[in-house]
Amino acid sequence: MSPKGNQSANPKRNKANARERNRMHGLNHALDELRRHIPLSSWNLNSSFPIINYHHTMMMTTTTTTSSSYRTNHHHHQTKLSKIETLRLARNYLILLTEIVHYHQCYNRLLTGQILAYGLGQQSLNQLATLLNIDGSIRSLSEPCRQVQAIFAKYSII
DNA sequence: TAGGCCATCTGGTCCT
DNA sequence: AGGACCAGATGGCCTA
Repeated sequence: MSPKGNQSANPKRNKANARERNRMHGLNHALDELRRHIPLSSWNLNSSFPIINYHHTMMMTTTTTTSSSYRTNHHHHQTKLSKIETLRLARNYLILLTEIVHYHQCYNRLLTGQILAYGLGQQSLNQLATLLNIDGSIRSLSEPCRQVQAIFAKYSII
């Protein structure tokens, strides 16, 4: 009846709504924590992510945004990853690390970018291209080569 | 203006 | 019974 703002007349319902709000805040907090550990959101030159630092000299500026604020930080021209993009990038990052650690694979900058970029939206691709200092259009990231396609096929991701 | 993303409310289901 | 979890609905904000 009142999807936003209004309090229900039912005290039980109000209590349940408060619990649900709290639960979702917890979920969002966990997502923020996840964002801190994947590329794009909060990486900087002092970050301790050797996989990327090894390859790249130019990093995005660190930004802290509250979960309540909107996703765009106009001062730093950086946007907060959406929930779905956060999960996709986290998945890609796990796959990249798995390939490196478990299978002793070594990827150049473009392949690294294509793995991280797999399935991401245009805005994330742009940020990723900047992070990885990849010149030219983001097409090189959005069109994965056969090797990258094979990696994701291995994990049943199409 | 349409579409994407988000927070919130809500009722249903399952668990303790 | 009460709480946790989930998915659908709704309305607001923002960008392309």
